[in-house]
Amino acid sequence: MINPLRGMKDLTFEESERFEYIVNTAATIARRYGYGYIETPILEETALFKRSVGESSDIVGKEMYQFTDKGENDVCMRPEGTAGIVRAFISAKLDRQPVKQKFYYYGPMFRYEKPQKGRLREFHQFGCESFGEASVYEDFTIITMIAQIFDALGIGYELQINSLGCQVCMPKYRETLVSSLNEIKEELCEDCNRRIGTNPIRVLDCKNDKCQALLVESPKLKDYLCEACDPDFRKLKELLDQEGIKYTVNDNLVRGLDYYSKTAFEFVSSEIGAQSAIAGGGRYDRLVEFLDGKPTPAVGFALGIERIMELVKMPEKEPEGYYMGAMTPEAIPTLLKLATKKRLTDKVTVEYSSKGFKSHMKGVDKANPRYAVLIGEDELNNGTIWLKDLESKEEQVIDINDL
RNA sequence: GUGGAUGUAGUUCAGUUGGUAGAGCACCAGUUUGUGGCACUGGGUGUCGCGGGUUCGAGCCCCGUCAUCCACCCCA
Repeated sequence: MINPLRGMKDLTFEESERFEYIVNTAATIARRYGYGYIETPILEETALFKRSVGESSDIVGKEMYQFTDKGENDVCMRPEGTAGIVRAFISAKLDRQPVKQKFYYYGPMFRYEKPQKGRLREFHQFGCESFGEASVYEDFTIITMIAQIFDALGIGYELQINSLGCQVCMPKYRETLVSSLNEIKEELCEDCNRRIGTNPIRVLDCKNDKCQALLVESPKLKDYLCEACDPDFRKLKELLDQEGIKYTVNDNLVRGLDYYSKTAFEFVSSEIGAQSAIAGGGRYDRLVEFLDGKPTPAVGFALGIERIMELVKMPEKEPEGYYMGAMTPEAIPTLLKLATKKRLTDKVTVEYSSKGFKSHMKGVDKANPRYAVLIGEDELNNGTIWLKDLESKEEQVIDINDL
């Protein structure tokens, strides 16, 4: 027997329905905010992700499904969505028009990780990217939209926000932080020492209690924000307060991808285990130019569909359509003709084996239709059908052409 | 990549000291070819993850391997 590869899953029945429900709900709301659907390739040139996500990140460093294709191209399966969308935006030369563009997408992403709860090798994200809008109002709007999506899905969450600063203030802060960390280097854990070189801000997030105690006195990014970033971050908080969206400022919140700046946010659930981030995003004003486009401010987010699937409860299914069955084999062709006609407008389940009334009624219960249609010998001879409304329990024999 | 746990029916799980496979749910058939959900009767549907080893004998013990789950790490 051939099974799916490690960390990859088949979705069927209620799972695939939950998946569709989440995508449909999110897409409906995104369209209301002016987003249009974009579809980009799953396979991209490896250089795209090295330049966007950043070579220092684990994603690019060790988790990509990367290979050389038959044309000797260095390619990989996308590990995230934003890079491809930005590439498409630039490929279409949309960066040369002063028009704001908003795209939503969803689809599979691939990371060669060790699977655990909420972490698959093939997983699915829904995301939005807004190009050309530099105002923090857009950051606020995008956060509001995600909150609306989660409210619509009936999911509880905690919102964490932070400002990562921009190219003016971030490097200065990073420098200060690194030198401060180097002073206490010997006492910090092994992981932290590694992070000082790779992603020093991550050190602040260490779960080791001893490290946390040492870090209390470390410089905080919020004290280093510049005249542009600081007021924007204040504005964002004011707007969220005004909207009644609860949030906590997490000084240690860092995005895992290198391209983020200024506003960063994460929606977290406490109900799904260690992989608790259900949506994350932020501003990435520099990414378009990193990928050879004209400088274009942008902000976006992605939500993890599988993680959200653990949290949503589906609305109960209403009985729908028709069940059709025959109690005499001769009636089946008649039934098929009727089903084809009815299927122009309704869901129809047809039972191909002729059997007794009681057996059919058991089939009816399984199919969960609104109506049951049966044809027996009498009906066949008279050109009629037996029709029952399963809800009102009313039944009648009517002419076959009247259905 | 590191650590821990677990692999038995479609599913959830039981299986004693090593003695030839078991329950609930689900499923299938039937209970007069005309009134469903209930009930009753019958049916086990299995490569005990896989490969070795120990043993007269392995679901159980040993080794290896694969997979799953959980946590670290990372991240959506």
